[in-house]
Amino acid sequence: MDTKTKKKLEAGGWKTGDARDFLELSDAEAEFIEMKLALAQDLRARRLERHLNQTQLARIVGSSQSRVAKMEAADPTVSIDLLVRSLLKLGAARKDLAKALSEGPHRAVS
Amino acid sequence: MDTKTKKKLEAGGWKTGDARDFLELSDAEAEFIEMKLALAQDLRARRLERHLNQTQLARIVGSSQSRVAKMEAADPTVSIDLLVRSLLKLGAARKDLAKALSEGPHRAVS
DNA sequence: GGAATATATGCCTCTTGTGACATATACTAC
DNA sequence: GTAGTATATGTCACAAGAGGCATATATTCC
Repeated sequence: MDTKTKKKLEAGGWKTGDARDFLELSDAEAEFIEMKLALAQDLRARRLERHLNQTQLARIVGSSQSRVAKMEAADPTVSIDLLVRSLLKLGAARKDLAKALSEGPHRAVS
Repeated sequence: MDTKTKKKLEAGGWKTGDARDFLELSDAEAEFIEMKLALAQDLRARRLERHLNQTQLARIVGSSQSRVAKMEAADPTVSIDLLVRSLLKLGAARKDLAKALSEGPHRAVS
């Protein structure tokens, strides 16, 4: 299993100790993780666009630097709700989020 | 305030006792509620398409009838995470959700 | 090398969301 | 009316997420 895939799985809270775990990752679960990754990427992109560091963004969205870091890493402990609420506070509109979602995380190699 | 708007606000956990509360509903909060409503509508639509009742859907998504009812009502106690996970288990793809989101809840009058 | 800054990780407490159950209401058909 | 079915609402115990803090790991300057 390549590093990228492993990272993605772990972002969803999955351990990649053996093949069984991998095979039990249903389509729904995989899609869910990809959605989180897409939103996470979008959040980071918007933050960098504004030349903000994570601490500054934390103030804007009413959270802490560590949460922001976890959001951008699509950590298993952050919800889509938090990602969406943060993005909205950064000025994103519903359709912006829809776009980010449908485009999904950009894959370098497929 | 018309009944429709009131319903929407309450779906987001807002009480409409006076004008202050209404004015404090930021754009971000309004968008968030609308996203939930859009997903809720989509969930109901997909359930009806399959001629399922809420109890049957509950089994599919691994929850209870009451939760399904609350999901479809965009109740303040249901998260976007739950709505999204349920929709994915119903076979929706990321792009389907994106479409539902960008179209938003259909408004009769604007 | 060290200092300064930015980001990542681990943990803890408090809050929120979840599933489940009971119960209430709505709607049909008889 | 009653019975049956579907949906809605209220509550609760438990699980999951959140914010915050400390600390670790970059990264960039001197």
